Amino acid sequence: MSWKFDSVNPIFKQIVDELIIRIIKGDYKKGEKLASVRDLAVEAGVNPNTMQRALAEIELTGLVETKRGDGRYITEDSDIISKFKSEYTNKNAVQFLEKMKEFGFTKEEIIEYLEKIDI
Amino acid sequence: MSWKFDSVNPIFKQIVDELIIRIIKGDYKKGEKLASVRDLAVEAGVNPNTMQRALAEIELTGLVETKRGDGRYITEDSDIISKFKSEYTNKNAVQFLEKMKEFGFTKEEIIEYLEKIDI
Amino acid sequence: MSWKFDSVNPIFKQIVDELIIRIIKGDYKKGEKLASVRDLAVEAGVNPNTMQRALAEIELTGLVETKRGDGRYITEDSDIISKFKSEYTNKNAVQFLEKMKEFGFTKEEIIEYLEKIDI
Amino acid sequence: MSWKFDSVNPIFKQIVDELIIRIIKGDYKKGEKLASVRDLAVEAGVNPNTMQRALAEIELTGLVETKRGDGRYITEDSDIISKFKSEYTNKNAVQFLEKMKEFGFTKEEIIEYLEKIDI
DNA sequence: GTGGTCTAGACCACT
DNA sequence: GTGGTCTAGACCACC
Repeated sequence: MSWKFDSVNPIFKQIVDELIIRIIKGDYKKGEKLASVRDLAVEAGVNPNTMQRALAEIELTGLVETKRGDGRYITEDSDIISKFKSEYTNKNAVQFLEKMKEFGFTKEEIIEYLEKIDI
Repeated sequence: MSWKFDSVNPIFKQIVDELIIRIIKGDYKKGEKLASVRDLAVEAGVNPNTMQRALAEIELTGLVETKRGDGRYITEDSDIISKFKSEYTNKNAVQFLEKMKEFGFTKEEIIEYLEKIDI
Repeated sequence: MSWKFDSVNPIFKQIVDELIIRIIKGDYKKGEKLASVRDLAVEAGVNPNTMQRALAEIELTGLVETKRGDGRYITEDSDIISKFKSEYTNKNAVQFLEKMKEFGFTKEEIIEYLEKIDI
Repeated sequence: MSWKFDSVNPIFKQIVDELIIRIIKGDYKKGEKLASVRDLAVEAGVNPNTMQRALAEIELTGLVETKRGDGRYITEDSDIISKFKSEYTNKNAVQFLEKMKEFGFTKEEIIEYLEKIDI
């Protein structure tokens, strides 16, 4: 897996977002053990401290759990994952709709617009 | 008009975005004269330097023009405004679609999802 | 004001706790501006990064707010402070009672015991 | 008996505390033989090394004694147990009072407060 | 000037 | 070996 970072957002935050997406998408299975901080840092090409901070941050979401002196694991609780997924997608959709409405589009126009996009 | 700023994004950038939206929505008419930097700063409750930077930034878009010794005016060129509007909305839409696809949704599912949202 | 740290708990956590107590006790008034990260770090005899982390942590409580490029301020919202105070004291009291009950004391015995302590 | 560990304090320390409480409460009778390190480790769901360390630690208190080639026993000396109990409770009470005083409560207020708590 | 982030390298406690 | 903390020093964006 590859890591690319833009230069406007904090790296540690980009790592958090990327990890969340990977978990939600199922790239990381529930209960799976993560690589060590040092290894992940090497893989992502960042300082171990930066990776450490990202991992500490994602811990707050409940998606990842730490076992002291052992390692980090994706949560076994699939409820948390699915809840997180629906929250995340819903937030995206609502934000998008609100932004577009602010520009004067109706929902019908927005949907019509999306259908035209070739992606 | 009221100004509210979140604490994660740069204030000057939030001002730029807000101004762009107001112009696109037509709150500020084309050719209209803007208030002075100082007055705008007071209205928004920010440091004049910050407002100054926001205005300098938005000038680069062409939506606002400076007449030396006179003041700042919304552009008369409605092409720029409409072009900007379509660019902005298209960027939003594509970004939204890409994000959702990353989560495994098809375009049909996304549209169906949007139709359910009551907004 | 003096800072003393024990060697078992993380320094940044001790700083957070100390700051919370100072705010709750009223040593720092609401709306008051805090010294800069660097100055506080010197005062506490720790690395600026450590102080930075402590301040970032306490921000999550809502007791302190950051104004970008300006500085940090104790919240104006006295509700947050008083709510935090009652939560904190209640947590302490309940934890204490539960611990003592686990040892077989009744509430009457605990209170009697406290009255004897000369403090 | 069940074992639950929080993730902030060292597991071995949580085990020590739990064992002390069980002895003081009388769950483990004086002179009683403890299960083997391995069995205790299985029961608590921890690594044998961790249980080993916890037992070595609690040995220092005198509450548990090792008979070489035989096993570990709760001390026969009830003085040690009761002395430990009073030390432990006193420490708790004093720490609690000091914390609350730091928040501006008088001893009378603290006691009044405790009486209101329904536990 | 302010806060925020990142790297580098060290040390510690826990399993 | 693991995660967690701390120091040191640099650089950046923002006000």
